[in-house]
Amino acid sequence: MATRVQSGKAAAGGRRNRADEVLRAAVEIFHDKGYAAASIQDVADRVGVLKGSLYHYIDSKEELLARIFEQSDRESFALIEEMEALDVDALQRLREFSRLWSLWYLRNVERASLYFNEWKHLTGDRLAGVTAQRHEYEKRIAKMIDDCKREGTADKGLDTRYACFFLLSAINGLPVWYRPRGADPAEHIANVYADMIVAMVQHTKGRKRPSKAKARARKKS
Amino acid sequence: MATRVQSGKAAAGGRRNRADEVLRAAVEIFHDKGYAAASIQDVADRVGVLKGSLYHYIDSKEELLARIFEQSDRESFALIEEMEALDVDALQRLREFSRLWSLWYLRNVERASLYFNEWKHLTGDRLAGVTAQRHEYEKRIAKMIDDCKREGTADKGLDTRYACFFLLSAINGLPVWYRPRGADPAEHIANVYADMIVAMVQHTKGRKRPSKAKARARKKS
Amino acid sequence: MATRVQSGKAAAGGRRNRADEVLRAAVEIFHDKGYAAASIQDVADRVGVLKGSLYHYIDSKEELLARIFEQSDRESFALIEEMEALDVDALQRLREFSRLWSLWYLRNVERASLYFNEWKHLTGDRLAGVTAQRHEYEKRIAKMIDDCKREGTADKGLDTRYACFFLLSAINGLPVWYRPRGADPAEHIANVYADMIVAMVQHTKGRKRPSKAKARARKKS
Amino acid sequence: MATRVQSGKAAAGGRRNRADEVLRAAVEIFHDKGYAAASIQDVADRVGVLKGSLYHYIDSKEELLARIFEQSDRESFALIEEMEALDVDALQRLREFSRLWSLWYLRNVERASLYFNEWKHLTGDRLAGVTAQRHEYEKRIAKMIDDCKREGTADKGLDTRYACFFLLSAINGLPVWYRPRGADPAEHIANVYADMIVAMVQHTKGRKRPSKAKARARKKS
DNA sequence: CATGAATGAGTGTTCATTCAT
DNA sequence: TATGAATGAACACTCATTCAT
Repeated sequence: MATRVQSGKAAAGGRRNRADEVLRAAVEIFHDKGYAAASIQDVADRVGVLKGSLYHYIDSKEELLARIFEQSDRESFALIEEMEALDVDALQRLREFSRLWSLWYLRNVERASLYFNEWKHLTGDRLAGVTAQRHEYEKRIAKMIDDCKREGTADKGLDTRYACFFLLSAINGLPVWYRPRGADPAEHIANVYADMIVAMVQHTKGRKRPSKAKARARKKS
Repeated sequence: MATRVQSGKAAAGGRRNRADEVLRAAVEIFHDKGYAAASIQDVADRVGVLKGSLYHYIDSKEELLARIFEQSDRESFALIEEMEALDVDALQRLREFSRLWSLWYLRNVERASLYFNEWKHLTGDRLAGVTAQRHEYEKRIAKMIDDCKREGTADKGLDTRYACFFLLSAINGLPVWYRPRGADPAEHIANVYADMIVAMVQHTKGRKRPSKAKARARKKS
Repeated sequence: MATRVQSGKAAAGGRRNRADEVLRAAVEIFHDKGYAAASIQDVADRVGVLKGSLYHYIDSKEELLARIFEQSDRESFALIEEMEALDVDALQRLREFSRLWSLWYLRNVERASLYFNEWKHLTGDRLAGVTAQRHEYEKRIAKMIDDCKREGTADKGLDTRYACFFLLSAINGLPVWYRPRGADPAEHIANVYADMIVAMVQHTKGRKRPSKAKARARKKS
Repeated sequence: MATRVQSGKAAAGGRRNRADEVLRAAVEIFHDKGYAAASIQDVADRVGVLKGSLYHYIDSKEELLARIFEQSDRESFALIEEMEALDVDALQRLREFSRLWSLWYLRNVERASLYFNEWKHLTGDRLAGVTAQRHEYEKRIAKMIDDCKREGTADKGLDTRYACFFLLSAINGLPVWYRPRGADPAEHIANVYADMIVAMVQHTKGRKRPSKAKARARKKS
């Protein structure tokens, strides 16, 4: 705002991109109050315009949420693909993924938190899209774990599905307690989280699933 | 829970306790739509009364949420105390806690989910209370991990705080994918989760925290 | 309004039916300003409640409009069926229909006006329903004219469709100028309108439709 | 559309007059959605400019409507004056007027429809002007009917005012059902409508107005 | 001429809560 | 206890209009 003078650098610094500002404001507000409890007014207040004016940049509150998600989608899929291109063994790959995924959470606390907590407020095609993305994502991670089993760095009996949800949830919890302004350096935490995940995958012994008959018997008692 | 017997035919299903019905309905509705997006009307509809009538049983929507939390608080503290009374080594205790805590989540999917996702919608004293409870809870779990370190079943260098958040989050994610009507027997899952947590605690090697100086240096580069 | 005294008749007179009041207010407001330009606030003001309170009686503005239409539908179909049951010759029937239909317009100026001017603001099923009703209505009137032709009281060459629209439109115009408080007695006007319609049907000679070839030729010149 | 090349011949179709385009677009939009429900945005979209740009051509939405009306006013008064200059008997004149007035409606469905349905959305002087025009118009038509009565081609007892409104309304209804793309040739319809109007004027017998006393008596019963 | 960002008042609608009956 | 009418503030969203660029 200060240096609108040299119009050479205008685009890069001086003239703020309002559309981006709106997005950023929405991320903060939605994270702080929750999507449902947050109002468009809140977002407008943070940006510093009247709420009616927001509608130059968005189509609806839901579309605003969706737009935040798209950005996250792009980034998370870029990460997964980067991992898959890595020329290392499966456990290494899982480690690196866990580290970078944690790091993404730590660097984008609010956006990450939204991504996993507010998707239910989407509707129709948007909901379908996000759900599909999520399933695809889980499948790709499951594959990494299966590869570990194949390569012998994880027990054959390890339940891939449970392990997958387990590690995703663990990382998913980061935004609950982590504060960027706190004493914990993000890179360190990411490393520790990767350590914990690798330890879990490497050392969890398989456990036979109970037969359905047994399960039913137990339920009755 | 045991002795609702006398009081007429109440227990046998005759006269339903309306206040409990309200609570149960609220749990379901709040879980399905999220507290903020759910309306008192929704709850009333499920109970089968007019929304005005609900106010014979509750003081306000927030108080209704708080009451759900109190119940969860009682149950989760009962569990922790039960664990602390267990006469086994620390790792065993942690294992048992992980198993039962997972089980509680699986048996109370909705309530558990609420407990960890909707607390921000409380205000004032109620918010303070819930926050205090949570911190106390984390402290007690941290103690279990520290005991493992002391007893040699966990690496001295393991970061207790991170491990604590890690396991809590992992369990916390259960309601996201678990469906009571599905094929996964709760007890089995609880066991597997306990296995994964124990593996993580037992086999994660410590990692030195970077000194602040180093951290700052890295940030700049 | 006068006799709220004897509370015995409360239901019948004293205690006004608010739902009906809302409907009546809406008819007036929608007629005065047009449906699109009228606001729910206007209706609420006339009823004397806050606009939010209106939603105890209506589901939406559009549903309110639809409800007004249903009433008109019922009344107009009752009329047509009454006519069809009449044991007189076709011209007499048409006369009586024209008279009573005009009278209905004169006695329900606002509602009648709405019925024929604001239907485009309905959507979906409601629009389809109203459109279907209208077509059915036109068919029944067309039948009366065809009967006149068959009985020899109208020229065989008279274009039924045009005559039908002609008479409907003529009556439809009544609300434009007629004021209940004015000097014109409704019954008299209704009689005159019936006279004019009968004269038109009885004395309009047929006129051959131009062949398509001719029509095209004329267009080019 | 073809020859936008020689911009010298602007009038001949070369350089489109943007102001006219705006007017035409407004006619369509206002007719399709109704003035109140139509937005300036809709008009701008059809013209292909941003809505802000429209204000180079119009002063306000209402002024845009008024301008559409002025054009109609000019055309309809030209017609009436042409009729009055006709050297034929009164019934012939009325016939010719009915035919050409119908034809104008059929050739300008949208504009005609607007002219008679949306005038209430004007305010102040503009409303007064349009109302005055309408009254003047009705007076001139009433004169034609009175002339018929004087010349003996209409019954002396025919109520001029009612007949006048009757025929205007009948014609006014044309845009409701007529579709330019349909099978009905406009000239034919105009002729039939003229026939029907003439039949009505020529053959409607007078009917005595009830005395006020009688009217009041009837009302009470 | 044209743009597009911004305004500010207004729209229909929802909702937690109250209260006389 | 239960009802249902009523409140009043809030909400997401729209729109005619303005104006610096």
